[in-house]
Amino acid sequence: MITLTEENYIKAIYHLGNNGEETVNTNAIAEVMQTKASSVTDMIKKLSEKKYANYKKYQGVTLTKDGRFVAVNIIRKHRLWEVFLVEKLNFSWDEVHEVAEHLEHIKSEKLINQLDAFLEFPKHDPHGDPIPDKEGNFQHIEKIVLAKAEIGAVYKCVGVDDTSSSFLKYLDSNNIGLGTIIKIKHKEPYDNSIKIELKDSEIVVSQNVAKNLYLKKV
Amino acid sequence: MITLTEENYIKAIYHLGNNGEETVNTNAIAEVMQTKASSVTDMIKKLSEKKYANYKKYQGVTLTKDGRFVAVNIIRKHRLWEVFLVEKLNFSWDEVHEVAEHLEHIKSEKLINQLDAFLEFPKHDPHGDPIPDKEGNFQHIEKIVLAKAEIGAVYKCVGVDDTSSSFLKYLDSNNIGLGTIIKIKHKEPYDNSIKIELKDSEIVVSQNVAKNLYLKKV
DNA sequence: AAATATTTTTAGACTAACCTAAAAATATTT
DNA sequence: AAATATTTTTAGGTTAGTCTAAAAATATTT
Repeated sequence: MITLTEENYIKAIYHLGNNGEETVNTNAIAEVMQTKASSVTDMIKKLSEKKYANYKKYQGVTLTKDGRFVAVNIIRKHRLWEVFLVEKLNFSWDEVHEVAEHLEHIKSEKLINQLDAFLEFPKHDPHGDPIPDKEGNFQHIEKIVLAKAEIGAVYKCVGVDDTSSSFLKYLDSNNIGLGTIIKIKHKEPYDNSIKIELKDSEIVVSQNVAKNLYLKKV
Repeated sequence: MITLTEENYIKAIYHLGNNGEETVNTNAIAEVMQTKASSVTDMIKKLSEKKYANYKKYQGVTLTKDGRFVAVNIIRKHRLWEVFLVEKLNFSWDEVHEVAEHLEHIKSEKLINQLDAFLEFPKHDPHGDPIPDKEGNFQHIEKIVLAKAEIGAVYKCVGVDDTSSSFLKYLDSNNIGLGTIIKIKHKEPYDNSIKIELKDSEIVVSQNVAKNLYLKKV
């Protein structure tokens, strides 16, 4: 059996290691887990014994295949619940994360697969992140940040980095959401603001915004 | 903060004490919690310190008002999730209990109230048990057990006592579910079996069945 | 390459929830 | 009411996950 705490460590290692690809160091885990490095060392040892992680003293940690599978499954559950909360229970996209952190640990194959079907097999969560399927596969869309978009090109909004309530509300008030099509009109070198064209308007967004909005070329 | 284990003990005390009304003894709790009496004593002391329970050594335990409120809230969550699982995710009524045991511990006011609204404020769970509202109030329907029904009278099935998978499957296979209308044809004194009339059939059910099916006069 | 700084690990201790075994209180039989 | 049985509590110990403080390894600066 895998405990709730173990699951959370595995998830943290997965995210910190760029989807389970890179080695993660102890202090980084301690920070996201809000705990002390010594506790992390203890847990890494346990995960290593249980074959979820590869660990060599002082050399950081990576996930095993089993560990990655656990991580991807938790992420699948987290993102499906987020879709449920937004689409069915009228949560706004900035309210879902905390509740989903708890729901993601409910262990029932049937529950999550039926939920997936009920939601009609969504491919992305409300923040634009991809949802792994039953087998743990998911397509990685190559998104770029608005700040690095090309002038003249047309893009679709596919996600955000900052999920703060204020940012998401700002986007809502400017009619920018997931799927919104925009065209890059002008980049102002002075303050790195960007003029973009929307369906029926043209707006200028600050550098801050440009750094936190993800796009995909269309 | 209240822990998951504390919540489960409170729920057990509530149910064992006939909805928080009667005194519950240590061994009974140990049995339903699948643990030892000494562990129960430890926990009761803790619940008592936290003002969820009234405890006097060797005299058993009752819930305080706070304790009852916690219990009713967990029951509200449990039953709402059961409705969700059956109505939206196509679980059958014998599959829901275990998953709901986990879902009932998710702590989010908004989640549960929105779920309630999404399900259109159901009054009963899939087994016919009443669902408390936000304030913890719920109406107690005066149900009787089939074994005590009057010959010739017409009833509606409103609940079950035994929620085992085998019993629920037996009912399904005989086309008996919540809301099914039945008429009492005959009571056999020899073995206490009962002949009942359904929509398009007449069947004889054993004493066992008669003791576990709840009815309401129509 | 030596000195210093940082990171990581070890050692020993804490809490929540559990256990076993024995003692104490209560209940039941004779 | 004395003897016996049952229930409940206490005492002391275990495990998972956490902590602090000190030691060890690694990395960085001079």
